[in-house]
Amino acid sequence: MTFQKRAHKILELLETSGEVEIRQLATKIGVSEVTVRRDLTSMAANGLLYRTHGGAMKISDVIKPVSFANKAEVNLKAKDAICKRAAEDIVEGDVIFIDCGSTAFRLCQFIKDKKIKVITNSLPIVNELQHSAVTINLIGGEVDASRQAVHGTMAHEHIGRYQAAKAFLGVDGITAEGLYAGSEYEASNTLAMAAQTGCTYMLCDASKIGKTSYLKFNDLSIVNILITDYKGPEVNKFESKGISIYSVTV
Amino acid sequence: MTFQKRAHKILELLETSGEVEIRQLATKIGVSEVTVRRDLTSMAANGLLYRTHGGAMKISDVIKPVSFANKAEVNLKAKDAICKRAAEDIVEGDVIFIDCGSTAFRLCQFIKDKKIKVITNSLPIVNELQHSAVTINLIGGEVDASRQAVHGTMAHEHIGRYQAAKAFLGVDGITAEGLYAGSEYEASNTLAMAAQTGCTYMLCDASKIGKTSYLKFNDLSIVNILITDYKGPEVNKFESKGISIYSVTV
DNA sequence: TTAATTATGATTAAATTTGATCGAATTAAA
DNA sequence: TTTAATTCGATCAAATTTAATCATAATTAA
Repeated sequence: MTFQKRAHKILELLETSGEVEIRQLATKIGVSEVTVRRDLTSMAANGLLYRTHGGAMKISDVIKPVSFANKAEVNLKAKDAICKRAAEDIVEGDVIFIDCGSTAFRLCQFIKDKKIKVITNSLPIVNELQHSAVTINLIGGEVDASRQAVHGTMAHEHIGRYQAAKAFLGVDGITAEGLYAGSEYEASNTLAMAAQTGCTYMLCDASKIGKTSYLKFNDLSIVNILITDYKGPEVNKFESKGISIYSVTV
Repeated sequence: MTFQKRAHKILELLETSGEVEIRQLATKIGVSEVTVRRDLTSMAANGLLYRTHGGAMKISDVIKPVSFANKAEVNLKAKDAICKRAAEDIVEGDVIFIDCGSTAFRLCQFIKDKKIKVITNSLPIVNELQHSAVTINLIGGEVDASRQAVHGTMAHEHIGRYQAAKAFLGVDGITAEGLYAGSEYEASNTLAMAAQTGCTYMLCDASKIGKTSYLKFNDLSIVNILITDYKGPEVNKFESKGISIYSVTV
C-alpha cells in the first residue's frame, strides 16, 4: 500500500466521519502507527487536514468554528430565526450585500441553494458559500484577521462600484437615536453598503435593541427593515421613524 | 513490443484497476522491470499517470479529493527549495504581489515572520498568513471556488491601483517562446501583477520548463528572474533573453 | 554492408519507505 | 499542582525501490 493510497483512504474516512484516530487508521489500513503519524504530518503540511493529538480533523470543520466560536454561541437560535426570515425575502437573481459579523453569517445556511450573487467582505461567508449555488463577489482591501474581514479605503471604493437590491447588515447596538458599532471599520463598511442598496435589512437579536456602544455612527435613516426577536415597546419608536419591523419568534 | 504498444497497455490496465505495480507489469508485458520503470517515468513526465513507489496511479484518482491540495503534493520539495530561495530576496518593509497557484503558496511558510505587505488574490494564502507578521491586502472580485482565488475585471482594477517592488508569479509552462497558462483568468492575473511590479520572479519547478499548454499568453519580456530546480540546457535560452536564473538544488 | 543511433537488460550505489526504539512534550487524572 | 499515561518527533536499521552506468541487441541511415 503506497502513501498515495493511504492518503486517499484517510481523506475518504475524514470526509465521512469528520475526524480520525491514529490507532484506528493503523489497524484499518494495515500499517504501523508510526507510518500513519508520518502520513498525517505530511498531509497536514500540505493543508489536506488538521492535525490533532492522536489523530486528525477535517480542515473545514476546524476553520469555520474557530472564526466564530465565541460570538456565534450567543443567541444562536434567535439569530437563526432572524436569518431564516431574512432569507424569505431573497429571490432568485438577487444581488445582495452581506455584512461581516456573527449574525449575518448565519444567513449563509438559508441561501446556499439560491441562485443569487452575494457581495461581502466576510471571509467566513466566502468559506461557507464557496461550493454552493451562490456566486460570490469578495470585496478587496486590507485583511483584518481578528474580524475575519476585509476593510479599508480600497474596500470602500470596491463597494461603491456595485449596486445591490438588498443589504443584510449587522450592528453592535441600535436605539431610537441611531446605530452603534464596535469599531470604525465595521461602521464605515456598513455605511458604504447601505449607500449602494435599494432596501437595507438590519438583523438584530434582542440583545442589540436599546444597546449603545462607544461609537454612534449614524441615525436610523439608512435602515428600511429591522428583523428582530425583541418584543418590547421600543420597536414602536423604530416604526415611527419609518422602519418596517419583521418580528420573529424563537 | 514497442514503447507505444506498452504505453497503451499500461494505460489500459490503469483505466480498469486504477493502479499498477512494476513487477506486475513486467511479467504481464514480458519486458524487464527496468524498462517498465523507464516507461512509467516518461509517461509521468507527460502527465499520463501519477508515479508512486513501486508503480503508478491514475491521475484522476490522485486529484479527486481536493484539486488544489493535491496539486500541492506534486514536486513539493522542488517547490519548497524554490520558494526558500525566493524568500531570501524579500526584506523587511517590502510590498510584494503573490500569485495564486500551488507553487507560490509554498512561499508562505518562509515569510511568516517578515514584516512585509502581501497583495494576493489567493484565498489559501490569506488563510495561511492570517495570524502572522505579514499585512495582507486581498484583491477583490469574483470568487472562483475551483481555483480558490479571486478573478475578474474588478480584480484587475484593484491590482492596477497598487505598485509593488516584487511579484512572485507562477505559470503552467514556460519555453523560450513565452509563457503558458492553464486558464485565461490566471493569465490575465499574472499579467496585471507583472505590469505593476519593479522586479518579477517566476517560480517554476522542473516540470514546467519546456512545457506548453493551450494558452500562450505572453512572451518572456515580463520575467526578470526565474527560480527553478531544472538543470538542463534550456535555461541558457532564458538567459539570452535577459532573464536571470536562480538555480536551486532539491 | 557498415556505422551510428536507439532501445533494452544487468548491475550497483543512492534514495525511499517502513517499522522500532527512546527521550521529550502534551494531555488527562489525581 | 503534581503525577501518570499517551502521544510526538528524532534517530537508527532493514527492506525495497530508484536512478545511473555500462554492455549488448535491435533498428535505422548512409
